[in-house]
Amino acid sequence: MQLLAIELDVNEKLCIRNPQRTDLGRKILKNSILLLNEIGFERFTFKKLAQQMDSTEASIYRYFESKHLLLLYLLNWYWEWIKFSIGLRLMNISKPQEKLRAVISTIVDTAKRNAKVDFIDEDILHRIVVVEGTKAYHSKEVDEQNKEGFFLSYKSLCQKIADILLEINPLFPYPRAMASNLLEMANNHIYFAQHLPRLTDIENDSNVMQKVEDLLLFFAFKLINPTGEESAVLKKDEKKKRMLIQDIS
Amino acid sequence: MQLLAIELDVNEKLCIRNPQRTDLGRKILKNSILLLNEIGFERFTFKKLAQQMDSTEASIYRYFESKHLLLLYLLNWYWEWIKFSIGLRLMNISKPQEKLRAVISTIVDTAKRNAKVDFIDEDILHRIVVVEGTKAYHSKEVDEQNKEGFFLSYKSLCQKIADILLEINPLFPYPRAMASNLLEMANNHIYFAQHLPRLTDIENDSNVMQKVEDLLLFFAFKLINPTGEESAVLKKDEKKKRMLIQDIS
DNA sequence: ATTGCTTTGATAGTAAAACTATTATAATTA
DNA sequence: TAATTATAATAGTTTTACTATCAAAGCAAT
Repeated sequence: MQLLAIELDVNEKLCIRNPQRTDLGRKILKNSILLLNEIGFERFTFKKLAQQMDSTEASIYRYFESKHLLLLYLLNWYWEWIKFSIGLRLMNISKPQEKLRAVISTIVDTAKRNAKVDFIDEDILHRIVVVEGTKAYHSKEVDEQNKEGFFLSYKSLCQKIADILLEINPLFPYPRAMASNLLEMANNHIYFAQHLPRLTDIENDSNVMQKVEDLLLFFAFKLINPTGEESAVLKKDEKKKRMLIQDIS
Repeated sequence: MQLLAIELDVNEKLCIRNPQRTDLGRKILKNSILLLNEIGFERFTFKKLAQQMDSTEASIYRYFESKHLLLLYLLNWYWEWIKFSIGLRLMNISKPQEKLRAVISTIVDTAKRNAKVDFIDEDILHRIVVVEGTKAYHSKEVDEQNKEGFFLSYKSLCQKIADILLEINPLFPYPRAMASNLLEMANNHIYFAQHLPRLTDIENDSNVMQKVEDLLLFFAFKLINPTGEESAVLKKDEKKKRMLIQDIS
């Protein structure tokens, strides 16, 4: 497990000045994660945050325009960090099926990720993503914010997963939908197991993460597997390719 | 298309007095749907609602404790209404596969449902469910509210779908997870198509609803289909059953 | 050492949101 | 007709979500 001093590339428009670069900024990030986890986004205010970290409301406003943008900043940091973690884990893997396994394991379970940043508690941030994640884009400002690039990290994470799905089955008709669905399901079923167990089959025991992983693996591999028709086309392609290679050589 | 005068059974604890039974109550429901759709949950206030419907803040507070509970009331009304619509459509269907088709078509597309209530615009309410639906249970109050039964309608809708999945394949290991996922996916991909198209494969053209329906059908039937192992067990069961019937007759 | 610049802290203030309370009046019901 | 209940009108409180101002601290260049 490596301890990182790196700075993740989060959209600059999300903040007034880069919080990763100053003491106060890092303090804001660290404490906002703790407080958000403790009281939830709705009850969270900059005043309470200032009290907890022994600073002032006005100082926090010098870093973030609003608590919504602060949440978006944290989510973007998280998505960038997941992309980074996935990148690390995929380096030694060539088989697309194994890549998919690694991705699923990474998006479900923080504990299995291999990098740590000192001023961010990734486990707690993960809990915030599970509870508050969808609030990022379910708002009237979504189109405007999307134009500003506030969801680029999430979309590129999604694209990364979709590409792996297409590696496994180039004819799969819904790669992006499945990728976003895997990401959403991971969060939803962790949450459901803990709060609304009748909406899932995952039991809320010690092994929730492993069970959600199993669920996603089951869904993913059952879906990505080519149908009879698709696999016929794939075999035909394979044949063509082999003939082409023969022609060349 | 029938016009209903029925009153749907929504948890009484969600409101201070039943809004379906008075003129003002129905006016609140009708106008809150219009205003929520127009400005979104975050910007929505009882003051604005009162202005729009030519009443007062205090009057609205006599029906609902807060805008959160009003939203929850509307969502519960919607879930109850979907259950009712599904019930109607399933009456003439006996084949479980056909039931699943009917369910998917009902949860995706309001236009295909067969009942209308005069003081509720179901199409607009559906849009609200798509945008604000997940906010119902992503809050710090979820456990408390769950104890009060505020999610019973959603859970029983989910259970209804899970039962059909088990009719198709009694050995399917994740009936509830798949049911809730179908419900969530329906909303998500309508939303993504409109606002975050890179998170889905559905194009935002005239036929979004039909395409989301196709997506769900693809996912559902590909997943529910027994694997080799499961189908062997099922065939064995079938054999036993036939022998049993023979024994009895 | 002094000047200037930036960051933070301390304080104050505003507008809107999220309620609560009171009283008068209109509509129902007994 | 009296009693009850629902609604409207008004006013007030507390909290949230900011903005503005100014002083102090720190540091960098002259």
